[in-house]
Amino acid sequence: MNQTKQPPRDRILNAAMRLFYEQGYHATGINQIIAEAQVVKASFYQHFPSKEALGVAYLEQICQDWFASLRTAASQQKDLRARILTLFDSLEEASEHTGFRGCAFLNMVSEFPDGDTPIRRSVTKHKMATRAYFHELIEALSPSDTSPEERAERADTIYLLFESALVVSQTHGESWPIRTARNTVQKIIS
Amino acid sequence: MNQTKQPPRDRILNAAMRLFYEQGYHATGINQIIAEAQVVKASFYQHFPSKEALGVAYLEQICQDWFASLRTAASQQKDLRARILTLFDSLEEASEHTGFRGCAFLNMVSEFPDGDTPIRRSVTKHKMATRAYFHELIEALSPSDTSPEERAERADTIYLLFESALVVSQTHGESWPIRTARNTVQKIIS
Amino acid sequence: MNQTKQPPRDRILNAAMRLFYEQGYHATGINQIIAEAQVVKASFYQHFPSKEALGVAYLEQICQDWFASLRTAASQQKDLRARILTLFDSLEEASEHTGFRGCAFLNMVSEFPDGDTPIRRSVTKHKMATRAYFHELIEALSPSDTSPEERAERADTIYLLFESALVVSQTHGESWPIRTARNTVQKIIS
Amino acid sequence: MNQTKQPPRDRILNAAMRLFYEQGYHATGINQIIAEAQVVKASFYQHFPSKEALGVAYLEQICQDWFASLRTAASQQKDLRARILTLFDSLEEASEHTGFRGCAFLNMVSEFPDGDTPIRRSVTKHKMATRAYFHELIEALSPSDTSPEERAERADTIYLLFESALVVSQTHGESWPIRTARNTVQKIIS
DNA sequence: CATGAATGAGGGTTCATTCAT
DNA sequence: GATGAATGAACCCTCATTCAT
Repeated sequence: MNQTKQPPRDRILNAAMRLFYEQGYHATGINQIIAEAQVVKASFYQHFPSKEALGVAYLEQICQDWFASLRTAASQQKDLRARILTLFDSLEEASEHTGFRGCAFLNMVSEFPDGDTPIRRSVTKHKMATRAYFHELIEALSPSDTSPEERAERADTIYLLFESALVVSQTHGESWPIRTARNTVQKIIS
Repeated sequence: MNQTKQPPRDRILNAAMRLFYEQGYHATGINQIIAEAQVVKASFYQHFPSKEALGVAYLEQICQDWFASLRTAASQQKDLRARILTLFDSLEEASEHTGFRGCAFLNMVSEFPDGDTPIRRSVTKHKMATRAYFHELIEALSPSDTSPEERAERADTIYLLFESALVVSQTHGESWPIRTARNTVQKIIS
Repeated sequence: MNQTKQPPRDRILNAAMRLFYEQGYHATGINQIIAEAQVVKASFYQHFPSKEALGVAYLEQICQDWFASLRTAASQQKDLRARILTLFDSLEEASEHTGFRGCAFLNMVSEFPDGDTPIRRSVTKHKMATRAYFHELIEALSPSDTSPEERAERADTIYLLFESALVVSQTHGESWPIRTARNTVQKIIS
Repeated sequence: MNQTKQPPRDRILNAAMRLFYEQGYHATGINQIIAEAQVVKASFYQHFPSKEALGVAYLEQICQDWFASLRTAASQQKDLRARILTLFDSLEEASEHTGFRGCAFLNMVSEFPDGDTPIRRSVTKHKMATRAYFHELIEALSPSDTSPEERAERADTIYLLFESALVVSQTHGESWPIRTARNTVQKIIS
């Protein structure tokens, strides 16, 4: 009986991590979240002022986890080119798990038309950081004779290919888009 | 006062075209659709058996319009390379209109996790046709010494870049992704 | 079993007439109203767009009933002075019934601080009409040598005494305020 | 930075004084009160056993303040007639401030139908004291040839006019009812 | 004595769909 | 075949209060 539960806020956020990602934001009701988290409704609102706030926390958590895993990978893989390609490999692995639903941030964009909401601002922040990450890497591994404009365009192309790998693999439910994107990126950076 | 209205089914579908695209599927209620279409509730269910069926009709309509516009463009532009690039130009123009919300099909994917539903099947059909369109064009303009595998990968890369142009411009609310994708495509096909 | 029910809208409004008056607006929930009216919740919102709208309808109904009873009384009592005093007699009789809760409109004012809401506008309209009614009567029965200002002030004083009869009898749960007000009014108009 | 706060109980009561009066009792939640008072929830229930008890304290405080101001006015104004009329002048001034909401006690009556509750008993006590105050004054300034019954009725009429000045000015959001009531009272006592 | 978490009930509102007529 | 009423479930959120610490 020594069942050590997580604190309520964590239980709520964990439930949201799963349900928002797997079902979508609008398709997931507060009732389902609190049932899964084993929390009563008014307790939920003690930890999150609104469903929207939970949505933001959900995105922030994913963002943190993502960049944390990037840092971990960076410490293990010093070669910058390999570091980029590894992203696609990890994505391919993830895409093969049941429950793969593409990018949590892009899915939110589809559900929130208005760009000036907390959730959309959270998405924009994350995507700008992701884009910046590619820019940093490309900046570091570009030969010195390439112009800044060239480097920027090259980085953005890789960013675009990464996003499309996410979206198209989700759409088709197949993993070839990830490999195709990876191949093109490999040509660009080699 | 002889106001000639469209038939009810068209009014419903037209309302759905606007509302589903601009607000999203789950965020749009039947009530809002029938209010906009000036149709009474039970009259709606006479033309569409369910909201989901209307969602499918909405996608089918967009799909038809899209390929019709492709045929029109094809009749006006014989150069295959230009035909591809024009797609990006049209997208850039569309992205500058208020109400631009990216790709109606990809947005649906974000709202429907399960790949085995009528709506998702409609999306898959459309995206496979779009992909096939790029394959046709690339097939036609590739030099004879390129292998089928090369051609397929090249076509898929263009398809990926087109999808990312849609998604990333929607996410950032900016049009540079479309131009960047276009530039990369231009290099690939020239 | 031949129970002929009223139409749903009437059942809802009748339930509201009783509950809003006896319990107050905020203390009465939609759930209680629909339970009493034997209507399911979504049916309620088919007839009234909101609880507030029902509140307005409730006030309008009372207003109509009130002025209808005034017209009836007018047709039966030609003497203008008696017509005024009868108002107090009717009020006294009403105050002796269990469930007497004073003036439905004044009670709403206490629950709605903001004067610029549909409910408060409905109250204002009713009270202005009531005040005008006293002005009409006083105008008609004043001797020709009284100035307009005198007549207006006299009418307003009677209006004030009528309102206080309502409020003070409600507050104390006794009927002496109505008789005292009546006596004062009698002196004024004789 | 040595900000000397009031003790918690005072902060709670002060917040209630403002919020109950401006918004009404039912429309004001405990959460808003403790937020405004900067007090934690359980700390609230340490000073007041229930919301209702706070409501009673709120009324008692207003009652005390009111009679304290009456005593102050009495020490400054020896003329009894002027003392009565000053009440209307003060009311008129108060009615011109934003946030004027009529009489806190009468507003509570509208929200509490049942006359046999702590809050309603507090109201009754206050109103009986107010009525008694008018009786005292009229008793003192009436000529010796007026009967007790006459004096009582005159005092009650003034009481009624004072209450209606409160209520009707609140209802209409205008100050003419106060002046009209004052004029009538002036005639009665001169 | 002070604190944040937890409670169960209820707030008003909307959902997609169906049924009489 | 067109209409308004009716349905049950679910929506997100807040209520006043209490408990363990």
